[in-house]
Parts: sequence; structure tokens; C-alpha cells
Amino acid sequence: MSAPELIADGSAFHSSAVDNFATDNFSLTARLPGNELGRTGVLSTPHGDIRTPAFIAVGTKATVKAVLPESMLELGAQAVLANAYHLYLQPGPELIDEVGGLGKFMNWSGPTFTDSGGFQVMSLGAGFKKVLAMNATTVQADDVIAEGKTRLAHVDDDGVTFKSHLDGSRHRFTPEVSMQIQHQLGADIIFAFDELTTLMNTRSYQESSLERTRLWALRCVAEHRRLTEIRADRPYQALFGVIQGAQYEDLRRKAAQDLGRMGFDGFGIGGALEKENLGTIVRWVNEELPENKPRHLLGISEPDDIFIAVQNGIDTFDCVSPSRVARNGALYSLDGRFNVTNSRYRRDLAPISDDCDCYTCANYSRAYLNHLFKAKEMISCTLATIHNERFIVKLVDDIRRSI
RNA sequence: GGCAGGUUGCCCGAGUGGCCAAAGGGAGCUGACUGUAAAUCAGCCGCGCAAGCUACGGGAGUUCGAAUCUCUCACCUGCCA
Repeated sequence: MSAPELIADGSAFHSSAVDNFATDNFSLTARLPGNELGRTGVLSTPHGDIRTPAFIAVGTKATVKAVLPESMLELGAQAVLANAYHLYLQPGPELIDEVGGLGKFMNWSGPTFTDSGGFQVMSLGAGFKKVLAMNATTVQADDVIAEGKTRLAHVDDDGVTFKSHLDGSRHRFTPEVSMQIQHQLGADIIFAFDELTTLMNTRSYQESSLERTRLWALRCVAEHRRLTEIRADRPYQALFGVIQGAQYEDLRRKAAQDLGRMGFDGFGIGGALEKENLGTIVRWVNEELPENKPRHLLGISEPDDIFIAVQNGIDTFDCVSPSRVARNGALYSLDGRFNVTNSRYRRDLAPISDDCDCYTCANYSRAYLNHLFKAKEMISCTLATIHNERFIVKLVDDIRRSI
């Protein structure tokens, strides 16, 4: 479906029946042979199509850090994901609404996503980022805070109270508020407000949290419908529900069934994902979700994770890792990730990765990158990010072509 | 020429009798980073596997014990001639 068609179709979604509310914005184009879940497709948005599987670059504060939008386009990024919490604090959703929405504001003409602020419930709250997708731990507690950090978010059944990390001011997010902000930001694909737990939480906390997220999902759908009708002149924004449930099969399957019936346009899979169980957890969820809806894996993109995710039916995913890691001097190559700051690259005139077609590899050596990082030159972040983003985009392109 | 101050590990710099192989930075080395409180964070950082050795400008002393006190030499920095 082309963009104008989809906008025209928007009116069709204003019917009152929840089940008919969602868009028909996704079409499957191929399946991974001998595999029930893996597939390719096209996800249509008012700002263009996304060929899936696709890596969605993260630009939290309406910028992929250190890189121009033009460079992102050039390296093949299909869409960008920003963050409602961060843009709410700065510069404020009213401003972005006024100037014509996120894409226009940041000069990105392609598709855009916004995350709901749900991630910040965890990252500013319990704050143990380490248990997101990495090593599990046997310690279980419901109120652990990373050492040396002050808790900035408190959850209750109605919503979350945040203390701004910028100036300490208090803010309140509810499912409705998140929807309102995301409608003002105007991204093509927005996410339901959810609570992100960690692997540290107890089973009983996971259960009550999941129920909270389910009720929030219902409220998000209702508020999204209301706002969509009010703002019927705008391009339709697709709403994705977020499946939580941590490492528990019954909770994951139940969440997928529950949200699968709520009339979302697509789904995000989020929360505590033990790296070793990533494929299994994604499979549980995708076996339950409606097949004709896009599935986004939130916050995952290490190369090995990408293969597993796509095999198990993921269509899109986003991740800060390629850009964050790049800014810290870690670069992807065919032989794995390495730190260019290591002294052994001081005189290495080879490009970062053999067989990479990115701007950085075409023009610069490891030795030069090593120097730029050592000298703390800003361009180091730019060149390294361009490479890592291209590396992941190309990897996913290659996977898509092979399906 | 006189008076005063100074010389500490790769660099800057704290330390003025034992708790000093010597604070803290920086540099160097390594690691981490998965819906971004991140151009961030963490560890190592005289030699030796160790017992131990060598170290606070050089040398000589005082003391059970000196980076710390005394003498002397060298160099540096102020101010006065």
C-alpha cells in the first residue's frame, strides 16, 4: 500500500469496533524454507515502506547520535526510532507537533517509530540494565537498584512517576499520557506504554506486572482510538502492543494471546530476555501472535541475536548497541567485534572490516580511527557509528535476500 | 653577589620521621556496553611467579627507622643588588 492510499484509508479505521480498528499495513512476501516462523514482508507507513526483516536505527532524542540523517539514509537505514520520554522532557511534544512532527523536525523523510517511555520505567527505576539480554543471575528481588544510582521512576497501577534525569523535576506518565505524547510526536509507528521488568524480579512480581501491562495496553488502545478520531486529518499512526512476561513460557504465551486480541496494528516483544533463551522466548510469543501482523523485537541487535530473532519470526528490531558501542570504539567486523582503541591497530592501515561498503571503510583505516579515538576527536564517533550502523543494516539486508 | 623557595614514579602533583611502592589527576594498557541518565563505565598501571629488589635530583650523615631531619654538590624559580 502506498503512502497516500494509506492516509486515505485512515478514515476506515475510525469505526468503533476494536477488532476492525487496526491497519492492514503488513504483507508477507516470503517464508524461510522449512521454518514456520521466519519470513520477509513489507511494512507500509505514511512515510514509505519498510522491507522486513529490517533493523530500525535508534535516534532517541530525534537524532542518531553523531550521524547526519543524510548519512543514515545513504547507509541504507529504513526507519528511525525515537523516544517519547526523552522528547517529552526536551524539547517537548508540543514543539515537535507544532513544527510538523518528528520526521520533519529531524529532517528524516522515511518511516519513524517512537518508544512509549516504557523502557524508562525500568532504566530509571529498578535500573539493572545488565539483566536485560545478557547474563541471568540467581539473585531475585523486586526493588533492586543499580549501585550508586538513585531511583528516578516509581510504578503504580495507574502509571509511573518519573523524576527527570535532566533537572530532577517530577513527571507523571500514564498509558493515556504516553499515547498523547506519541500522537503529538507523530511517528508512523508508536508503542503501547508497558512496564519493563528485569530477570531479577520474582515470578509473582512478573505476574502482577504483566497484568498491569495488559490493563495498560487496553487503555492505550482506547486512548489511541480517541486521539486518532480527534486528529483524523493526520496520517494514521500504527499502534504496537508490547508483549512482556520475562522468561516464563506461560506468561509470554498468555500476554501474546491477550494483546493479540486487542486490535493492535503490530506487536513489540520486550522485557527481560536472557540471551541464551532469546530464540525460545521469541518463538513462544510469535506462535501465539496473529501471523499477519508485524512483530518488532525491542532493543536487540547483536549479530548473533539477529539471526535467531529472524529465524523465530521477528520482522523489525531496534537497538542502541551499534551506535553506543561505536562511540566507545568498538567496531563490527566479519571476525566479530573489536576495540579499535587497542594498541595493535595503531599502524593497521586496513579498513575496519573486509567486504564492508560503508563510507568509513571506503575512506579510512583502522590506524586513523585508532588515532581519532585516542585523540578524542569528535569525528571518531561519526565514522565509527556510520560503520556499525551500515554493518547491521547490511547484515539484515543479506538475511532478507537469503530468505 | 645576597636572600628566599624548589627538585617526588612516563607527565602534572600531594605527602614534611614509621600506617609510603608513596594520595589525586593525566597518559598508557585491557575489558564492558542490547526499546540510550552513556563521546560512558570498570579494572590494571616500578621490577619480580615469589621471598624480595629498586625507588622521592647526586653524594655523605643523624636515627631502631628517612621522600620527610643535617651537611654538601648540581640544577631550576622568584625578589633584591
